[in-house]
Amino acid sequence: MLSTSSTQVSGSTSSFISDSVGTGFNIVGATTSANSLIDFHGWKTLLNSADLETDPITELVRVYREVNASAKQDPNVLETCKAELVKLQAGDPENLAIWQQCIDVSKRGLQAIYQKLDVRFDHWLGESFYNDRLPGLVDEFLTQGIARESNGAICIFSDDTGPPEEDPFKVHREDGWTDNPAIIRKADGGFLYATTDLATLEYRIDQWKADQIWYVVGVPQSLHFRQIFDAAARWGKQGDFRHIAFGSILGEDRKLMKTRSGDNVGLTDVLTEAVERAAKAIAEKNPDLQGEEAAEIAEIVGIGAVKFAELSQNRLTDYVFAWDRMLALQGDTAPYLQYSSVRIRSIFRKLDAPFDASSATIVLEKDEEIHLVRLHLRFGEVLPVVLEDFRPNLLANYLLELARAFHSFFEACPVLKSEEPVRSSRLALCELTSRILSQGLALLGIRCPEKM
RNA sequence: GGUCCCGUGGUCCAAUGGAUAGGACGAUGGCCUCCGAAGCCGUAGGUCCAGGUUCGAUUCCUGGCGGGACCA
Repeated sequence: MLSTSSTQVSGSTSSFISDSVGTGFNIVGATTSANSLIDFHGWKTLLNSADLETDPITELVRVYREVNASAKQDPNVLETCKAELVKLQAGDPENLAIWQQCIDVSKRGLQAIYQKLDVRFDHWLGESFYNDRLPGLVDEFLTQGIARESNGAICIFSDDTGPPEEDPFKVHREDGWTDNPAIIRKADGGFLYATTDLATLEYRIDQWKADQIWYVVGVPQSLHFRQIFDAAARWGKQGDFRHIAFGSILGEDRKLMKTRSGDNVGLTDVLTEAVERAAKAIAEKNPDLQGEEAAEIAEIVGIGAVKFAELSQNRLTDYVFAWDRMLALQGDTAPYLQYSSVRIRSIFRKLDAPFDASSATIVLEKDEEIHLVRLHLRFGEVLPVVLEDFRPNLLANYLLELARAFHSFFEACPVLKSEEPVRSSRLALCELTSRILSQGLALLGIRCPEKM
């Protein structure tokens, strides 16, 4: 699901977990950082080139925050920032060069993280890809009468075709419904996310012939997307556009973790820590595993744990970030599922002849066996529901139930020591469980080790 | 001010309108001469409040109260 839900990084599109963990490791975040960097006088002295080499994202975020803080204190800095941004969007060569450098640096950092997460993209088009299109797009909206000028800015207003309560371009004030336009060009000539997102949408429809476009972006952007989809429809762009929103990761104070300020936790740190903890657990529980094999398993287990923690919960629920919750290796976790699968594979390693599950006669005697088989049958029911509503947590919950049923079965029902035909029947149940577990985990982007 | 999201044991989360509201963490009592104890089997503990729709509501509707977000 990870790989199909987001095929492009651009506009406001990001992948699961991204914004919220707060490294700003999508192209949008990266460009935003770049803008601020350009805007700040002497930005080069702020950047530590050694850190930029080893941990580019962290270093860019650090400077980004510093610039933000000073812009907040000094209105002159803020004004300079805005002016420099306009220059950039107008194609100023010096700003373009600086900005390109920032993009290269952050892209390297992003690719490292995505590689670690085993997330791949067919296309990687940054916000800037659409820059040339923005002026023409605004003109088109003006001539088609979808947008008009207001106080120097070019805005999309409501077309008054629906009830105001459902109109994203209306807002209710004390004296009644009033306008809530989407600005596509500011009075100073600058373009906004709305402009870029409309250009992106157009590109996807015209160039890629997209009939479905899904945006996996946080809940706070929901109004923005309602406006974009509405504007696109008026613009004559047809398609199934969806905002697949996700909840926010909160800090200890229950406030949103923001890239711009505050002590947030970087995803890189989370992943590193997860792999370390997994490695430690392997060293304790299975010292036979050594060297490269142990390292690879630690990677599969640790990263699996983080992904599962994120995907096993309702997409829309906000939650407070906690290390122990993200990195747990016991309880309702990916390692629990992986462990079930590992126990099954361990059984099959003990067989001296290949086993053909399809020719086995199924004999169900004990309650644990019946319960397990009932859960096998539910796999086919769960998947369509998961896809229908984009709710990976339902699959995660199902897999946990299955694994629990398997462990109970495994404790209560000896497999290898049973007489035929029960032995073959139980082997078949093991085989089936293993296949569902690894397939289910694969759908969540999580791998299954042979041993752990 | 308006709009959107959320409110479930001590904590964190589940539950296409359907059976006795599931699970994890934590607490607590057991289980490794027996296919891997990252596991299994027990115990205690829960739907914010008030109405409504329904044979049936954690779920849908209305109004409160509480938390968060967005637009202004």
